Amino acid sequence: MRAHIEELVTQALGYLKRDGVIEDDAGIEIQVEPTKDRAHGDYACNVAMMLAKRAGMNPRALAEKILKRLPASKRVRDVEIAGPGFLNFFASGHYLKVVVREILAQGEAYGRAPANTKEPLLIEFVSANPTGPLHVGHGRGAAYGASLAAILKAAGHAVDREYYVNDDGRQMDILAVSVWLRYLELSGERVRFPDNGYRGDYVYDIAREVRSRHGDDLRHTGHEVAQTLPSDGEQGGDAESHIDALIAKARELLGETDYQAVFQIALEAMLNDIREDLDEFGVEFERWYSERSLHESGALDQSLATLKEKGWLETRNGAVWFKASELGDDKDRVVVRDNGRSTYFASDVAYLLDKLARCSGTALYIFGADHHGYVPRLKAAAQGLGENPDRVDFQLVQFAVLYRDGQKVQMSTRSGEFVTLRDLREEVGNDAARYFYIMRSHEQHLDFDLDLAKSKANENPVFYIQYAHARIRSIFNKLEEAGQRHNQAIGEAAISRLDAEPEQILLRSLGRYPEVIENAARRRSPHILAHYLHDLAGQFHSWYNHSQFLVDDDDLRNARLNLAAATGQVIANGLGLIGVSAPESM
RNA sequence: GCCCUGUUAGCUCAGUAGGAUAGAGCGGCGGUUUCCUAAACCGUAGGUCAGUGGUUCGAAUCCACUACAGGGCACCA
Repeated sequence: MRAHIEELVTQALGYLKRDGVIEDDAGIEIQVEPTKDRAHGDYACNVAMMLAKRAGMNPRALAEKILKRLPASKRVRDVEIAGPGFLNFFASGHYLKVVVREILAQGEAYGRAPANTKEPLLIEFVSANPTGPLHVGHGRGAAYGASLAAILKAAGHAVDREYYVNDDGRQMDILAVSVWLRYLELSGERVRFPDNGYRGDYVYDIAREVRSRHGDDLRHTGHEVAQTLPSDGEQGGDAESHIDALIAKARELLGETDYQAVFQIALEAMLNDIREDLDEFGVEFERWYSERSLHESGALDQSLATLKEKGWLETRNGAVWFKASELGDDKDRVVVRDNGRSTYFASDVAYLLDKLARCSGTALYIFGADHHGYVPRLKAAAQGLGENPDRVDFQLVQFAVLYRDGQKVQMSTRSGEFVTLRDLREEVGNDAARYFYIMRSHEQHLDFDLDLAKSKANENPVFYIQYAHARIRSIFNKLEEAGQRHNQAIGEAAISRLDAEPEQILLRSLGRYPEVIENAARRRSPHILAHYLHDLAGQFHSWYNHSQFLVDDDDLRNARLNLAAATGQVIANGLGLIGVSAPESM
């Protein structure tokens, strides 16, 4: 509808330009937006005010001229000039009738733009290090990314979802060592656990797995392990060098093959755990992309070679630097350390290059807010690689803080005292978790109220929306119980009977759904959809209390049932995109 | 110190590329049920859009500065 009105206005402006009333409308985009107040019609356009100055006439006079040139449309009942020069468009009954018919005919497809008609996107999200279970912070990124990907797809983008697996870094070595130490402990050795090791119970679980596969084969005495180790942080030394020495010691005592065996068991255990967790949360990926594979395939060397060839690399103090500061970053970044090992950033560059090669559109990164420092350096990397930095987009998801009984739930990753995503899902359920995570703008800090999420009353927005859907299904169940059938054709013919205020409001909202999807996609903001659904549910509840559905009048009953069915369909479609179920009954 | 986010009703937040009288929900107060789910609805009170200046027909929205809050500034991942 919005696009249709834009078309009408464009045509009118074309005529005016031909007539010489307007000389030039370059740089002016025609803006048509849904009105806030129904007295202003259904859609409003402010183009007359934007062009008034250039046309040298007052906005209302110009609006008058545009109005006269507007082509007639079956979907528009009336156009008025109002306020300082708005053109207010009133949708026709014909249009509203078409909306309900379209929804019922298209079903699940309603609101979806034709597939693959927009820019392809490669969206990467979560990408948590596989060194422990996902926590509630990862949950927000997961819910946001999954919902956004679904919305983008519905808006017509081809979307590929990826999880980047950091299976090559030092953190993974620390996990491997933590597992091995727990393994020794379970084998009866007395070993000291390092300050910076991973302390969670899951480490014991993995250690047990190692024991069941390798028995005592990987056993060394606690004395052997402790020998020649520098002191740990709590012993007055440096925690970092302590754990690095411990990693070196593990490699030495176990030998590379056995060390890799432990490493691999730990990695697989964590990946399986994360995969299962996300799968249960309704979060899926096309690809789990291994950082290691970038090393093994030579992609990393290749991307560094590209940077070098373009003159962006420089050797200083034995390390290789990427001259990011010349490309808008704060400072230069090391890609190869003086010890010969490449940095995490080097892998990022290789991954970025690979993404841009595989996707003809934009690489969309979803980062936690704490990673915002990556934005300029990755933009610089894109440019350094000779790619267009506009093909890299970043969305930063702010933190989520849990509240229980009005109190902030304290968490500390270091001590292993944090609420896992799994805990949260078990406590409030997947539906509430998915909705709550995305109901606020991702750019906004999120206060996640656990008590509210569990509430079964209208104060809980998820519940409120789901209840609207269940109520609609319930009407149809009652109809069936009464031995009656819903006749869509009769309802369609009698659609003009839906002239009550709440019905008109609902019709108008249903017609806006495709625009909401488009808007949410363009602004990368699933919360727009969440708010829309909440509004729609409210409009339905209001109507429900306002009038009867199962009335004797065949025409009126079927017309109302059409509208109820259409509302249920849109709620189900919208909830589907944000990963929330649309229950038949509650 | 530099950089990124944010600041809107008592609380949690919307507010689309700058538009008409700044909106919801919760909480407060007052109502609604012989009737399809009252797990709902209706009404009502509540605002210096953090502050100051600027841009223009028009600013919560754009720009500058200030204040406050969270985060980031590694040859860590």
